[in-house]
Amino acid sequence: MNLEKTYNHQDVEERWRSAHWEALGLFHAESSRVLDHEKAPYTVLMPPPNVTGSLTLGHVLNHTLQDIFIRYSRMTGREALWLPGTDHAGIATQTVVEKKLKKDGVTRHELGRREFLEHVWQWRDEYGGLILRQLRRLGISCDWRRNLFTMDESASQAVVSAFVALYRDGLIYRGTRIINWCPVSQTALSDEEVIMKSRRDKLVYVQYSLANQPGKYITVATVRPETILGDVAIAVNPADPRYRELVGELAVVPLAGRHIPIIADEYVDIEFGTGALKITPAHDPNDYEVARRHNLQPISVVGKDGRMTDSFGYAGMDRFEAREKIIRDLEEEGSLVRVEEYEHNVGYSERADVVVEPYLSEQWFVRMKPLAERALQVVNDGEIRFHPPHWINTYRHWMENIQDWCISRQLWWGHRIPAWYEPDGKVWVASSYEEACHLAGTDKLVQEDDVLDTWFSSWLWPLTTLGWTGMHSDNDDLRAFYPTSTLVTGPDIIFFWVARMIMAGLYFKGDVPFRDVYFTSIIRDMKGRKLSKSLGNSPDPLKVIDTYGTDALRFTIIYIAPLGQDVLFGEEKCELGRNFATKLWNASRLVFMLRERFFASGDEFEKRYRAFAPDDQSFSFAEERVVMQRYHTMLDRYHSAFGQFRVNDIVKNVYDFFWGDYCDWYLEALKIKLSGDQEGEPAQNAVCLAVYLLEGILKVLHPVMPFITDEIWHHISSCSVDESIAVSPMPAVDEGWLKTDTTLDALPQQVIAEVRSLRSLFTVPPGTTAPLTIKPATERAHEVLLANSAIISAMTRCDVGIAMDCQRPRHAAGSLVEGNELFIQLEGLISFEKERDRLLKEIERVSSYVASLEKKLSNRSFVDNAPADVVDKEREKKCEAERNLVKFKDNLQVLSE
RNA sequence: GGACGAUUAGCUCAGUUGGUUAGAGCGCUACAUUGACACUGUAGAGGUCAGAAGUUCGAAUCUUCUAUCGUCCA
Repeated sequence: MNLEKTYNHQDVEERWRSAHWEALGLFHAESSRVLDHEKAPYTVLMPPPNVTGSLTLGHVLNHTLQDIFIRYSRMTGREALWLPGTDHAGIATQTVVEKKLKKDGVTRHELGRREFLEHVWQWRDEYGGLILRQLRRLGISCDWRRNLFTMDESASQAVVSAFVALYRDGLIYRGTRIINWCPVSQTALSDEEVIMKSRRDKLVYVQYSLANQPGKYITVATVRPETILGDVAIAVNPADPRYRELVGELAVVPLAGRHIPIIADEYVDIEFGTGALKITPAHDPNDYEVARRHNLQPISVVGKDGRMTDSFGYAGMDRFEAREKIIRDLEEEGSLVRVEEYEHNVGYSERADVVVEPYLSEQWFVRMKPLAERALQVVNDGEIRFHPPHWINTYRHWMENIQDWCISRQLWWGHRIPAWYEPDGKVWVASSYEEACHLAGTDKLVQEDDVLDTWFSSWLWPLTTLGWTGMHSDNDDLRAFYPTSTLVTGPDIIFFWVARMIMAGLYFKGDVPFRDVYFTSIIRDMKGRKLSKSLGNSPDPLKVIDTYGTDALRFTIIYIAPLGQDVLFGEEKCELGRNFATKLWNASRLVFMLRERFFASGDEFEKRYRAFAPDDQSFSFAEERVVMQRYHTMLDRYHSAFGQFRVNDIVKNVYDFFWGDYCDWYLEALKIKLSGDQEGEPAQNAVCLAVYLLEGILKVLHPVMPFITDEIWHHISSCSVDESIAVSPMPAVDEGWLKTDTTLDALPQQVIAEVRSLRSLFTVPPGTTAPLTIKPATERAHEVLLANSAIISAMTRCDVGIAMDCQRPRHAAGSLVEGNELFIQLEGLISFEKERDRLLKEIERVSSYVASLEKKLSNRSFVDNAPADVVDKEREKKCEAERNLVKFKDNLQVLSE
């Protein structure tokens, strides 16, 4: 049975879609096969996409990579487990639902916490599955039975248990700190959720008069004049001679009139601005530290919503409006010295994209230093490997300068912090209200309003996906599949997620969470810009899939995404993958056609194919040995590319072999070999080899192109739709073939290429059959060329004559291949002048090559210093070039006679 | 300002421990259309490997500096 005439990706992908594979349970992993049958496990954790998300090209790349690793492992005999799930995305989800409610004219505060959360869950049930449905279209092979949501009961238990354990260990504390506040989402953020962006602002120079020295001033420079109202001091560097006298004096805050001390602190940069720094501890983390050292009380002048809260008449104004107004007022008051344009970096909220406000408030923190030590060590020691390794630097730098992690969020959607307060404010951390009451000895407790940072559940992901619910949980899945094997993720969340998972794995489980981390490329558009919704430059992957096919998209994105480099993606690049899929389809059709021709029935073929093993006995032409050798070379590179995480090498290597060797040479030669009246066992063996190689190609391609390979594979033998190439064994390398020298077998190829080149050079019409004379260089070359003369003849459209002792014909174009001489006789077609010019040029080229080699070889220090085999190689090159030179000169001689 | 990465054919990129007469895909040029495939085949043009200096018998590859671009951190 053969394939349809044309390849239709929609039909094929519909036939083998995820639902079909899932129903077969092919992607289910069982701990028993690891624990009881000692099958090696291979686990991949899916970075949980946001429930609010929809499919992007980043997902396509990331999930295709994971699928490739998983499918490869499954086919190389491991118990492959891919754990899927989604993330509750606290701020994003809450914002989405609030917006939806706003349309209905309701705010969350009107609804109250409980009812609002019901709405969120409802929204989740309705829309939260979109991203997973879209991911399924990629044909990914995860174990969907284990799908987990970070807000699921088991994951929530784990979060509480982890929080309580850390608290009791002294690693979680509550404290008043300057944190990053998002005035739009109205919540605290961690340092990692703040994006630094360059911004043009005004650097305002303001003079403060000295309280006890009328007419004297001290001038400071600030980009945030609205915070002047909250100033508690002016600081100068103790080493700055300009201000030494002034330390200890009092300055008058403009507009506010308050008297504040001038203090000396090392923190102040002498070079910046005027060298005098205003200290506003409520609105700057560094100022806060300075104030603490000098025992100064912060004064807050900006509120949670980004509006002023001062008592000098600006209250209620937006902080940016107040800034402009204050500059005008300062000018009026005569305190404004000058204003400069100033470009600097300002923190923006990752989600809401507004300038974050450093805000003094009471929050919950994780003490990171103790956790960071071991987490850094396991990466330094290579217990966890990064690919590409240069990300270690980034990781190390962060770990060595780590700050405590602000984990409380003033949101409703998320895991509520398991802390309860007594009326007097005394706090109790416990796994439940009952436990807290028991500890407190009272039931008059109120739970903390804040929820935890979403990443506080994500950092437990390697544990929770395997059923971990708390400190003492233990089960077969954890025993079989933890630590996981390979994590595929973007370098942008190395701090958010990767680093914290390592900490959590070590702290809660006593072992690393994974062995290898593969950092994906960043996808950009063809102009090198990041893909973004606002730029409108991010193609919809589902549209690309409809146009080109999932296999084509997967193939293309892997082909163009090298390890550790950004990728420029344009939809039209998918032509590469589509063309490749079509070629695979057509080549398979040819092979199946040949099979139909030489086997009476499918049964007859299968009987022979099952017993078929490629060996010297079964080969009938040189190209078969060449293709076998290259096939195993391809397999060797293929397997080692997996070992080294050189993913695009995997695909390039198979592409080159399939198109360049299998199709262009081997199948072309096979067609000729099997044309005419070939029949019987040799022909059947030849067909079997073609199928054998095709099956190998399908298998190595399967991890990348799951749909088309399963479709074609089902045409190889009569298997049911319940079987799949996905669980067939991957072909292994035969070392013997790697060592086999097939130079002689490849001689016909080289001759054909050279003859074609000559024909083209002399513009011999394609329809014309030309007489070709070959004078072999050796007896063995003679044998090979003679045995394959029919193939040479057909592929060059020449009448071939081969003889050791043949005459150098006149009126011929001559050339050389590995010392074998070729002559195309074409009286009238080949211009004498043209051939003479060509030969002269060739002679000149080879002469100068010989000269350069001669120079190299006559250099004593080269011969003395270079390794012997390199010198030998150069000598050999020179000898061959010289031999060639002689033959070209002979040709010229004959031509001139 | 610091760390890391990039700079090779018109475009996008390979080039694994220094031993090349520097490769591929796309694009371009010419030719080919009756049995797998024009989403194709065959042949071809196209590069002083960003610049400078150095190490070496030998540098796209190693070192230093410079320039341009990018990412992360201040």
